[in-house]
Amino acid sequence: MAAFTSKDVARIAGVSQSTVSYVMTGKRPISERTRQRVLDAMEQLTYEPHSGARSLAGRRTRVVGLVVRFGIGGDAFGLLPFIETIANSARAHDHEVLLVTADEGSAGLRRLAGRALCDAIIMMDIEEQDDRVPVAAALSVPVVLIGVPADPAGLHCVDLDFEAAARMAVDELADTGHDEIVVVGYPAPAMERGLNYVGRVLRSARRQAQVRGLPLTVTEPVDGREADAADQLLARRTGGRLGVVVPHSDAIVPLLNALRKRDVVPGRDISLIGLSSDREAEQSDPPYTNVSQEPRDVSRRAMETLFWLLDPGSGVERPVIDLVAPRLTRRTTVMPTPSN
Amino acid sequence: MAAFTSKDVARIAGVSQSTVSYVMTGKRPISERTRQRVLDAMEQLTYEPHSGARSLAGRRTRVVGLVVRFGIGGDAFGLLPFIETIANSARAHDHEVLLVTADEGSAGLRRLAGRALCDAIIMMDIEEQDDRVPVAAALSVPVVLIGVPADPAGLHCVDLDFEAAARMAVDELADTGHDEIVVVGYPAPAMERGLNYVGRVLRSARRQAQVRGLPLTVTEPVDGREADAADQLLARRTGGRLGVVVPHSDAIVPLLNALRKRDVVPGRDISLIGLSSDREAEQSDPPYTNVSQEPRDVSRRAMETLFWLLDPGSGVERPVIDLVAPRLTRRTTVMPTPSN
DNA sequence: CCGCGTCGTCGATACGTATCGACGGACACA
DNA sequence: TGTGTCCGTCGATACGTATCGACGACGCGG
Repeated sequence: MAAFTSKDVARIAGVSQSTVSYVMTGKRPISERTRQRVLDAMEQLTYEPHSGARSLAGRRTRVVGLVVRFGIGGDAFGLLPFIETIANSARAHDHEVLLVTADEGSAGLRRLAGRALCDAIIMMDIEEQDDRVPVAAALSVPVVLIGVPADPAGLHCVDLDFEAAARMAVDELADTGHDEIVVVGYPAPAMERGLNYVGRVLRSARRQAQVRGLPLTVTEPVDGREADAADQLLARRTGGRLGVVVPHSDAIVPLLNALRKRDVVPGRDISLIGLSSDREAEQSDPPYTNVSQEPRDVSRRAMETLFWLLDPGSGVERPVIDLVAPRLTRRTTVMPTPSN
Repeated sequence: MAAFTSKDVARIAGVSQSTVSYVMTGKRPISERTRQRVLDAMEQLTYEPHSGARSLAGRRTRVVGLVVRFGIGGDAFGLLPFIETIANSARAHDHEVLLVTADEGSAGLRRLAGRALCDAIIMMDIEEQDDRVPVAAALSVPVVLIGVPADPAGLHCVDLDFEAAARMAVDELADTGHDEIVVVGYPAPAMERGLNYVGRVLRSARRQAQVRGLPLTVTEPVDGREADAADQLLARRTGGRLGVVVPHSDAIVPLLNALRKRDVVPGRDISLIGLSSDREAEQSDPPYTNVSQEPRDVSRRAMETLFWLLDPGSGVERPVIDLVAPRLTRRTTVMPTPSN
């Protein structure tokens, strides 16, 4: 455990230190015999290269900076799959993940780049107008955004295609003969902070409802007062076929519970489509029809883009705005088209 | 943005590079006049020290390694407050947080130490018999465990006092005149993996029930089949006063819902005490009586211990096993003592 | 007026790796 | 057999900071 250096490896293998280095990087041809001797020596010493020295000499840290927001507002819950996927992907490329919380604002970004703490940054929870975006764009390291701000300033963005998701939900309700649509608003903090997808969902839903000739209203957010929300919905249901879209996944299950408590059966008396991961939709009681929002897809693509930026030679060019297509899965909570 | 070095700062301030270094570390006296000139120069260049060079020359990275488990099993949900607290604490000490997922096993630990990626490690989700613990104990960097394994191998541990928590829950039910106690089991993955607190809770509850002369049984885990679990509980309720302890916070709300669906009112027909954060207990419907499991307290103490290990001079000595005392908060779900 | 200790600063060096230029040998071709 | 090319390896240097030894200036006591 006494911390060996590449010089130690070199000595044991009977070669020079630079040869050891070239074995590791593969940047110059090395004979198979020598290569093997070096690898054996590394094994024997359980050698690990000193990351600081590496970053100093090689100008690359093999670290990815991850900027996330922990405070409530975004679905704090849905954060974990993102982080997990990012961590795994980084690992697969022999990179580490450095965590920076978003409440440091752009100071965190400057630290990451200025101190040469990482080679690239991935930033989540982007707001529609986000102070950090211009700062990020001016950094000396590549930055990938998860989310699409109003002005990406040339940065690569990856996100679910929220516009398409809203459109699909509206279409599904229109296709199944509903005559009114209600979209449940996002929680107040998300609205205020102008989280980028809030606007995108609401605008797109409104537009598509207009296209389909359906009246659409957006309610107050639920925010834990599911009972009121349910009552509001029911008051609205004046005999017609009412379809509800719940874009904020945390609100779906409470709302279903509140409806059940009022003996309103989703799929019979009212229709509900949620925006959530498929897993949540399946495991709910009842399982609800959803438009998928798969964090893993999004973050996987983001990491692909990030590593492509770090090594543009590899793989095909990546789109600057990369939207993951959502998928609608029908379960039990949408009323079937009347047969009349 | 062109990445300045301490030499640039030195030149502008009209001093030598070493003087700049001493201004930063404070390890030698510097006249106020010089100090100010150096600080001004830093400001002017927006200088940030190169972390790699720092780690190479100074043998300290100012990075804390955080080993967490993402896969299901532990309350994946409760993870965020831990991570957030740890990140904030690190930041307060001008340290970064490097994320390592636990499924790398002890290889991740060896990397952290071998590559000199961090100065200290904090490891979560400790199992009762955990392969990583002996490895961690042999590392050249200090390690703090969140959780208490069967054999800590000399490592510092911080955790909620699960034994006390279980005892408090049992005592509360005993004090309010219940005549039978049921503990809902942990989910199968947690049981199998031997998560350290599983055993501690169950053993302690059993012991205390014996002390109080109450029959206690542990049921199958809920695991998403809340309906069955609820039925099991009700079948058991043969006229007596039944108290239920739910140690796994994810199971509490589903169970409450299942009970409600069966028109069983917690606090009137049956009693329920959960192990969870106060926030979850308050916001539930109905708010349930709980024994607090505050992640923030635990991780804050863990970080205090960690920084103390990094600089033993500072602050008072820390206990090797540091258990955070739980607190019972009475809400609506425990039947009051019969007045007879 | 001299010797001594302290304060503040400088110069030089070490840290461990990546990379550049150089060099000797093998090989192909004429 | 001579010449040129490519392959495989070595030595030396740079990367940016921390730290150690030295050294001049200064104050103080004798």
